[in-house]
Amino acid sequence: MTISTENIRVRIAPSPTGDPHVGTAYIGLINFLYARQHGGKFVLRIEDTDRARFVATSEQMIFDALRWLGIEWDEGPDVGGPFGPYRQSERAAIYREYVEKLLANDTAYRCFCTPEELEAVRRQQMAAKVPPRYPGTCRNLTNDQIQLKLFESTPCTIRMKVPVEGSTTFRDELRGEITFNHNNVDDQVLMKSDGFPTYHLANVVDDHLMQISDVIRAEEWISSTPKHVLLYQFFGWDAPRFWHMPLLRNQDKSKISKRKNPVSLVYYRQAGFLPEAMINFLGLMGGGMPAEINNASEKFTLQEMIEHFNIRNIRLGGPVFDLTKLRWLNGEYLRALTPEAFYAELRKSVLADEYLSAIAALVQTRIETLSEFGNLTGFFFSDNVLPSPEVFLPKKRMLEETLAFAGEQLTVLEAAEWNASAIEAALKQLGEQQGWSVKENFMLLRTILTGSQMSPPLLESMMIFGKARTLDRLRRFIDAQKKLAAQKK
RNA sequence: GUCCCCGUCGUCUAGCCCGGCCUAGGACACCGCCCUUUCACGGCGAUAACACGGGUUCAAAUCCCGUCGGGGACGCCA
Repeated sequence: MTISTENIRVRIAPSPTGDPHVGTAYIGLINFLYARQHGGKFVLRIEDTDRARFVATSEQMIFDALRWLGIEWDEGPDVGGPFGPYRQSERAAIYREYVEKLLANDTAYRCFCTPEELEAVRRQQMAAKVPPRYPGTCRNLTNDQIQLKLFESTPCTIRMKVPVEGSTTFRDELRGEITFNHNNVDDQVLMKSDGFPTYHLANVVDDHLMQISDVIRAEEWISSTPKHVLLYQFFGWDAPRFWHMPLLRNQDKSKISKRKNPVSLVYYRQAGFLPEAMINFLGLMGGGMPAEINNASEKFTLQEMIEHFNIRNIRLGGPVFDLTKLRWLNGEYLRALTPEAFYAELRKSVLADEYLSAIAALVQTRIETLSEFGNLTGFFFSDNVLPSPEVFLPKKRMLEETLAFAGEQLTVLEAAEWNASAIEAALKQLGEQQGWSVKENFMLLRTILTGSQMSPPLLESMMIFGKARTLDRLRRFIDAQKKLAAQKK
């Protein structure tokens, strides 16, 4: 590759909005490999500009998950570096400074339209089957009009001024040239009315300031790339190279999502996947390993990937994230362990002291001999429990409404903060809304999670079992029941 | 709807860029057999794909065009 002599700098830019995502790990892996192969730097930047979706615990989970996989960054919020700060919320002044330049440039303008107005227009356009687009209301306000609005303290956003005529062409390193006509590029909001930048502005400014040479990101960004390229032009900067990786997919080929797949790295870790297996599996997605290795076993380490992986050989078709194959791979890695190492892995996860002692506390008053320990706690140790309808179906309920309610429980639990009182309150509220008694409500959840109507206290059990595994179990229960119902029809 | 991207076994892929070695290779899953007191593991085997149609060429999975199919984007989310 001809670029090896340059100063290669790449980055990933996850948003701390929840659990760390397998997609982040995938893109992180590719960036990491690329940096290592070219003697470059790999930067981790936290894009926390969306206050509404911000989750305080998320950032640390992202760090932990990436390190668990062996993906190490050279610069980032926790390790520092010469181009910090690496958290966008700490860079607010920088974005303000640069957006001023665009305003002065006449390549951006203030927009006083309200979210409600914009939403109404969008709906109209959708209904008329016209591409939804900003109507340009504020694009040509006079200076007086703007001063008046500002004087009145009308909240405003700042939008980029996309040229009316012409088109923007950029090069995708894997696909070649891609052209977008400007009438298909909307006047993107660059700065929100709360003063925070949007992704597009912050991303371009930071990538430039952090001297990023190659932007390696997911395919979903292709359609906003012309906006980014235009921004580089507005600023008078050189754009980096762009590489858009294929999107990981659900079984049905749609973009991978938590509704159809476990996507949380926390889940995979807690469910007992080894990082070596996970990273190997991610390396299989999209290919890129040479035939002699791929055809031999498909098994390789992170180090082997650094040595042999070639980003230019990535296949562009979106790979289905196939749990079955991941599980097989994980089994391979498990079997390859020495008995001692295997036992050590067990002690680190499902037989960890903290886990066992927490469970023990729940059953102490409920058993009469120690050997009964397993009777009440089996569900903590099995990968899944699938109760039959006799067990989970409340007496006066139909299967369909019960599954629908379980789906509601799932939604509530997804959104819930993971502590017993918050969960209890949220579930009770749901029950009241839907006309489910507390007893029906909690018994349903109990049977789904434990497989039995008799179990240790539900909420405490859920705390120990963990959010990721709880949600997964609920999801799998609903899926399995739906599949069964469909078979009967 | 509009724009953009993509298209090799059910799934992940090798081959594609640089046409012939492709009778399209490997892996997972599925099926069968062997091993085995059970279940796994392991071994062996079978089924299974170049989306379709046109070109270019002596020759196309590989290059070009079209059709169809799939996906993504269209937010004061990232």
